[in-house]
Amino acid sequence: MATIKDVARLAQVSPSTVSRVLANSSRISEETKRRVREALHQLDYHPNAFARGLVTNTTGAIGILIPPSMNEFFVNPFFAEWMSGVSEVAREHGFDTVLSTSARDEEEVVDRMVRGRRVDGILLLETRPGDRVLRLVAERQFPAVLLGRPADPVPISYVNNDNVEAAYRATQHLIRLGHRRIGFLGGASELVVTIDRVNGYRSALVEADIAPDPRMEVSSFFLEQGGYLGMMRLLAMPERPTAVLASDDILAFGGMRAAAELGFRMPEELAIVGFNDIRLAELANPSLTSVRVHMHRLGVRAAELLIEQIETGRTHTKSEIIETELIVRNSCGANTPSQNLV
Amino acid sequence: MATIKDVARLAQVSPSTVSRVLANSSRISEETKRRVREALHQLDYHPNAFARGLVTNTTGAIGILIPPSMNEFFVNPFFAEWMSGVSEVAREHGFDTVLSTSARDEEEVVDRMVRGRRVDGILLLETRPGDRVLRLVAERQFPAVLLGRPADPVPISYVNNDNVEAAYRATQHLIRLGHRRIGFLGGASELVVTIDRVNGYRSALVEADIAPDPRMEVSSFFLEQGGYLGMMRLLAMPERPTAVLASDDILAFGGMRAAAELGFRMPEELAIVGFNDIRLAELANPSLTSVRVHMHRLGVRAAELLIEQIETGRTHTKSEIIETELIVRNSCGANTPSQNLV
DNA sequence: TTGAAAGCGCTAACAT
DNA sequence: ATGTTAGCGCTTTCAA
Repeated sequence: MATIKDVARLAQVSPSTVSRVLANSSRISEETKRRVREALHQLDYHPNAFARGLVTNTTGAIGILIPPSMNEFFVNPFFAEWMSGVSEVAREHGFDTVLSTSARDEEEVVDRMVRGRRVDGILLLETRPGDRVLRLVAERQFPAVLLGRPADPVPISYVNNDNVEAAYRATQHLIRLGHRRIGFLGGASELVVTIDRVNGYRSALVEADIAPDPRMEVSSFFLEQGGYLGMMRLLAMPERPTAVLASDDILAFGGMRAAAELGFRMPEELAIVGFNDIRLAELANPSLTSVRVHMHRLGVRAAELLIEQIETGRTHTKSEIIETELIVRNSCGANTPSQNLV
Repeated sequence: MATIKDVARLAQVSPSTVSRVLANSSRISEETKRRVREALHQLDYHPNAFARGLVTNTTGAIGILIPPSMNEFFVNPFFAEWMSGVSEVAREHGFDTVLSTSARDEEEVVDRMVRGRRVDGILLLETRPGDRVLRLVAERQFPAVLLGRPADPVPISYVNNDNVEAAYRATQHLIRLGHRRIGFLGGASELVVTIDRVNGYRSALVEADIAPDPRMEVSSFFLEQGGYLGMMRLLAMPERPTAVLASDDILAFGGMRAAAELGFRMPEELAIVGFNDIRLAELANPSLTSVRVHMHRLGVRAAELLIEQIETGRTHTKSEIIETELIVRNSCGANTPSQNLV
């Protein structure tokens, strides 16, 4: 494998000249550049990323810390859409994307990536109150952007939805359709995103003089199967809900499968609203009313903020809220005026 | 940031001793190890990946070359399931996963990753006849595994499905249900996976004395929208198909949306069989009959083969076929004996 | 069992 | 405009 020395020898210049040509320095004559480039090409030279990184202390890569609950993430289309936004921006700026999965010890992984200089910055995917990884990253002043918002006052950049507001509006939508017994089908209850959404849900209830009922709030794992089980539990209640707000479309799908198996007609006997508006929401039966959170945009902005931090070396944090919108389809009953609610 | 020298100084040993402790060399006394480890911990030392890599020429990362048609991939659940298999194995073996997206010049990206020593090996996602990237990787003798099979006789390891056989069986299934006019809804026609599946489809037709009709084979882009458009085209034919084999579930979903919009009843007026059996196939309406290809397993095996290549330094190639199975649900009509076909 | 020293391939002062 | 030199942080002979 050709090194910079080989190229220098062939082009009859010094290694530093080659290095300058590589960086397209303006202080090198065109003639020399030509000769060096020819040698570069002839030897099929490719710079060694290690050697370069050792000197420059940059990697040209951004890391994504996949949480231990990773499989849920990977397989959830919402993650894929987010990733595709991240990846798009990374590519435009010439960055690679390094996925790092933490078996358990997330802090160890962060150190490995950050301090081990494997990436120039890091994207964090989920957080919960007391999150130690967040604190660690902030302490280290490592370039980082969180998807979501920090639960505690940690100085970190983030990109988030207005989750409280979004859940509030979605719940209100169901209330306006006449529902009084509304269930909440959420993912892991300690996650900030779940906390925010459940809070929005509750405040809409309270506003309508409906007392939030803890039994109406089930939290499960972020998978289709989780939605299935959660819905079974909700429907098993003596006074079962007539409508359910799911914190994720995949949960909603699982819930719909459960309801369909039990013979509930949707939306007439059970209205459902999901979250995230994945592409398949439109294809469900009935088509799923869902809160569009613009995952792709979240990915794009997160990556942009991160790369900006990396390239400018800025250390102060910056955050951004992406607005959401309720996409009304058939599963909520708004398009079924003939509904027959109690 | 503490270096190995700082640790050495604190522990009152030489840098090489520290290095040996890091590698857990057996020739270091327990007492020294203890002292060094203490210093390591006290300084919160983390090895610099560049410096180490420069010496060892290894990265502890595997690369995935995302094709230019990347967005299709990312957002397709089948890719996510595959990735989750890859990622699982990578984590177990302590490897990171580097995603590299090629704007256009895939060969350049391969060189950057492989020769630039950013990854220890590479996973290739799709291929077509005359694929130059494949040839390049094989020439370089770089550790690599292809998802699919090489179209040309290139010495490369791969993990594939029995696509010809699978499409043959799926088509035969439709023929046995009484269909004679069967359409094929595929992705990019130049991809090997499409070629294999269309061949299996044709041979089942031929076997049943049905002449393959090129107009019955539409190829489109690998997205829901592609399926939608392709199906519109098939249904617009004077003698439209009564059944369609789609080369991907997402295409099938798009096709089903088109058919539903036009008022076709499925499976009675139009039977559909998909490919890949993504999790949502079960949730479609009607639930989608699909060829299960075990994407997760493909990912696991691809990663295992690659890491084996990397760790053993073996250079000879190895390939593996993952069996498929037809999962019969409602969209093909096999569960609707009351169907009324011509 | 440990240390000294060389060198991986590159960049970046500093010199010229 | 180009060359010389030092050094990034680590591993690995070679010596002791």
